[in-house]
Amino acid sequence: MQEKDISIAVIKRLPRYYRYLGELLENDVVRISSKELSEKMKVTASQIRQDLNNFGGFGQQGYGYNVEYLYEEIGKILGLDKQYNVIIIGAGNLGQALANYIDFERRGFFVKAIFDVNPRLEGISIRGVEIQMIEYLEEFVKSNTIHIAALTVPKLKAPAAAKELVNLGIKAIWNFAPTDLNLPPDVLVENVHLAESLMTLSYRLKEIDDAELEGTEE
Amino acid sequence: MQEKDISIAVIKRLPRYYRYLGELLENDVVRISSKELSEKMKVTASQIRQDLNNFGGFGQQGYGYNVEYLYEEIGKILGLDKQYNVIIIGAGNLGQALANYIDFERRGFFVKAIFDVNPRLEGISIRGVEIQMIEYLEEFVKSNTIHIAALTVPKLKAPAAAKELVNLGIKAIWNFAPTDLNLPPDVLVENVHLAESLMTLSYRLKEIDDAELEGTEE
DNA sequence: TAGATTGTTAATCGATTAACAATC
DNA sequence: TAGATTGTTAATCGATTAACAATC
Repeated sequence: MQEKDISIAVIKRLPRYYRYLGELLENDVVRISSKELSEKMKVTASQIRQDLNNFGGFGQQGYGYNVEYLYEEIGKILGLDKQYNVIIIGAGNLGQALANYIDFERRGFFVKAIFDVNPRLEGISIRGVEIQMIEYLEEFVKSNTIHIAALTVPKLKAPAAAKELVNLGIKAIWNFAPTDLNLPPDVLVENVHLAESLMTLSYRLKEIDDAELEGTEE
Repeated sequence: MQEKDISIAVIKRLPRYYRYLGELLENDVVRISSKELSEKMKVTASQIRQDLNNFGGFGQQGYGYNVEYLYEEIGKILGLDKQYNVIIIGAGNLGQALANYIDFERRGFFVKAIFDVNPRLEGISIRGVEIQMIEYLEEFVKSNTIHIAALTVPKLKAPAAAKELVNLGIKAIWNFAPTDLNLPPDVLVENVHLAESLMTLSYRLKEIDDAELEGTEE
């Protein structure tokens, strides 16, 4: 159905388009041109049109794009018209934060179970889902269809946990552990490396300080 | 001191180099060539050398790079030799998760205060830092040097909170709210958009499904 | 000295932007 | 029909990779 080899740069921009279109929709905006949208989003109109045309022509010459239609279409491209069953491995603050984030459900991501090794967390319920002991992971995954596992365990435990998940047949891991998981190529991994994100901020802070200190140098 | 206009792509790779070098250091590896490192990290040796040489020559012909030295130098480039005072706005699960993440401190990021609007959270202590009511934010920021504010409030409250932070003189915001903050150009914003990260995963999952269904098409 | 590997220039590749014909 | 704006091709720009002389 879809054309070939969409670049990662394009894919990463899609959720942002989706977000802006969602907001326009909420504000009852019916149509928008690539130019208007580009001004709001601070990107070029050319890039928007180029990006969208990777997936087909969603607009109309002389008119622009119908907001609702484009919103729905990008949703489909992102796979948001489907339902995903998610389990969370690691019920620390971060795991609990993910479980509590109700907006994921709105996008089709349903937290079906949360696992931890800490017996003191057993049975605690987060939005109706009880924290289970990790011993029950295998049974649970084998008797349920799980599409995505969010991995929020400590760094040192992450590689073994990931391997276990893969052994159980999980094909997509949302990894929050500050390490790279070395998994078979058919397993999707999406990393969220918070420490790395923070370091780009300190880099830029330092840059500003340096510039101020340098004064008149060119 | 530093040359000009390092691309964002390069900057984003630095923390990952830093992480790998840190692990090598822990394993008492003394030296490494760009080729060896490239194999571990699954990037090209050329890219590593090119990236590093944006900041100066850290290696030695015929030898490679001294792991400890390079680790320290990248740390300096990232500004990790400095200390940053951080406040967290929003003491929900995510805010608490950040406050609990002890590794940030190891990198020089110190959580000095946590604020929330919820009176039931007042006084709860996270790693020695008590959650304060948001009313005390102004006083606190005015009487302390704060380098970074982590913003973990709900989407709708984020823009106003960010504006307030900027008014108080904060120059760097680590934004976890699923929205773009429109702030003056001298304020640094680093976004962590978890929902967008998750959507790239559903995109790729969908892609695989499509490919399987298509079967013999080329 | 010979071998290894950097630092750096040149070549390639890919992504972004500009331009414009097609068309609503 | 005239005006607007897309879809798409062409031009530009920037990032990655390859190559190799410099040098440890």
